[in-house]
Amino acid sequence: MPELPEVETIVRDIRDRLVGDRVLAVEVIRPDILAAGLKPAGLHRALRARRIENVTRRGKNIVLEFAECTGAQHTGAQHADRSRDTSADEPLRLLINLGMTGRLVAGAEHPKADLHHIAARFRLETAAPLLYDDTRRFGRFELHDPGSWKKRESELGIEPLEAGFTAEALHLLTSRSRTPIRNWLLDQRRVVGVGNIYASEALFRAGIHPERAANSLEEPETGRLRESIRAVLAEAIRARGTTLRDYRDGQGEIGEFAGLLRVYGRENEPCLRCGTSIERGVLGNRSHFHCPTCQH
DNA sequence: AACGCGCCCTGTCCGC
DNA sequence: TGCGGACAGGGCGCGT
Repeated sequence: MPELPEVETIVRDIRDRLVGDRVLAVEVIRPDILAAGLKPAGLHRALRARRIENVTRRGKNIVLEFAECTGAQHTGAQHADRSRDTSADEPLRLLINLGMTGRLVAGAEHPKADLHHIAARFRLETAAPLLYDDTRRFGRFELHDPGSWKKRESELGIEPLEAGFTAEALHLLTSRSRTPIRNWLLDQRRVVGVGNIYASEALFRAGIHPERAANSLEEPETGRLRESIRAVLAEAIRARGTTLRDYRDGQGEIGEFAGLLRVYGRENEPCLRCGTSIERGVLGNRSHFHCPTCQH
């Protein structure tokens, strides 16, 4: 569910209250949110006493950046582990992917969200705990040292709101694939951040049919698609994201973009541009929405 | 190699 | 009121 605008909203919400604070403890209540090989005790040991240097976003992922540990933080029993813990004096990153129903809520002394499925809790030195809630547990935590982060990051595609996402770059990328453009947009290895909602919305704005082969798009079309993606993502960020059901921002509040969606979820309702009934289709086992008159 | 599909999991809604 | 089926914003791993 959370696509780029939702993740960006959460990151902006929680950054100021987390940066500079220090982790006292990480409690993982539902270990199945941890990436393969990562265990609750290992995550706790790796992050305990670390200072949060920054909170950023890469695609649909939240990235908590931790400073390297200073020697003074490792005492007693921990000292015996240090020869095996090669990451102790390296910066670490915790990548959090929210899946469909993940929520990351900071300052939750008075949580406005109903957090009935808390999967992890970060106890902090100064701020109130950072809570991770995830009903379906499709979310994932990955712990990265600089080496594994470099590899992981390099496998993600272009950020659509950054300068490198030009019309030329998009046309070059789409020309190499014959998959339907809607499926193409969901693949995070090419362009990041666009999910099921904003794929339908961007294609409607660009006047492009979701089932068109990616490599059939002419340059004027990829140019329009590039503009449409950027516009819809920026507008959705301004509205603090789309809450259909589960999404909440970093304070546990809903986003307001649902009322501004033009095609997603509007099957059989009139196209806002021409009045034709919006159609629902299925690609890759997932719904998409389009206007049969406006999109070709 | 690229692509389509099933699956991970829980909750909600709809028709009968 | 109960029950089965469809569906939900994501992404991985599999087979072809």
